Amino acid sequence: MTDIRWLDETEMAAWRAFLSTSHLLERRIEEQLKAAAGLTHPQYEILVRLADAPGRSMRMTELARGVVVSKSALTYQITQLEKAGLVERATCPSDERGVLAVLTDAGRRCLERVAPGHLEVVRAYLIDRLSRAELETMTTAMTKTERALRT
Amino acid sequence: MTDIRWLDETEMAAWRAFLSTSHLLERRIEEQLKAAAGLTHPQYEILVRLADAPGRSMRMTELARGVVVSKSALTYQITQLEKAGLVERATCPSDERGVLAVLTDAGRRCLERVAPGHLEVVRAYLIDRLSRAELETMTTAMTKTERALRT
DNA sequence: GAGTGCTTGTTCAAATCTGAACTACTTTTC
DNA sequence: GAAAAGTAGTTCAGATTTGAACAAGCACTC
Repeated sequence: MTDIRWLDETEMAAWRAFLSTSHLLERRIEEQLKAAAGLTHPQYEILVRLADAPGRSMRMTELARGVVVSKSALTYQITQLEKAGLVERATCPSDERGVLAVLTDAGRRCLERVAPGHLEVVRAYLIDRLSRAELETMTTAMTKTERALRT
Repeated sequence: MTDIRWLDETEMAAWRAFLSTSHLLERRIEEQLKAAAGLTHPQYEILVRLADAPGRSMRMTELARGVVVSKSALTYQITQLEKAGLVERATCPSDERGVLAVLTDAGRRCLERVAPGHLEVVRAYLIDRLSRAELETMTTAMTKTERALRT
């Protein structure tokens, strides 16, 4: 057994701040999206990813990885978005098993309508409060962790 | 109407990295806690907060605010932890409406048993990958956002 | 080119989360 | 000190999440 490595004060402060802030921000974002468009945050992220993707479409698994939800959660959400007319399913030409989630025109318009208000929140609570240097440090820090977790 | 303020490349990179990383890390932590002790992350956080609190107890609302969950989610989780014998409810002496969540001895032992493995994950993916300067920048950055969101 | 093992996406049951409605108590106001 | 307004915690219904089990298609081996 190795020694227990507790967190010192600096480490604990960083971890606690990160944890609380990510949850608080998540809640605030959910609230804003729900009020503005009846969307959940995962749903919004799905629309964003699809809008950025070539052909406005992505494979289910790839999309799930991007949005960071389970495959079953994605299946559920795509079904919801399909009901709302914002996304469609198409069969993948190269792989018979595959399913493509495709952004509809209504989906694109919805995103264009919702994005500004969403970004206002992201700015108001996070981005606009940080200096350029802080933004860059955050990116490198987060990216290290992300890479480690994507393996 | 004000102009739409999109995020530039630096801002978007920071936001995307923060978002993905927080979700990925959350998932990894859930997985570890579930495997090691059958606890969810909110449950673990409840135990930590109670262990740090004077009298190893806290009011429900205060605890909900700390852990960043809704009051109803806390009610649910405290009930679960009570069934597991890790927490007890007590009536608040100063306020007849109030309920105190109190950490039991079993709860304290559980936390002592689980904490090292949990902290290993927090270290392995986040803390140990960051320099002292990065940790400090992250704390100040996150704290700004947290303060704004706690108002 | 049949067999074995992966990968894909869905379905399912169980757990959890949220906000709204509610009851009961406290605090403020006049 | 009664009435009004606010706060604490629970209950409830509905939405969402997850992992496990599954069916179907791909890909590699010999």
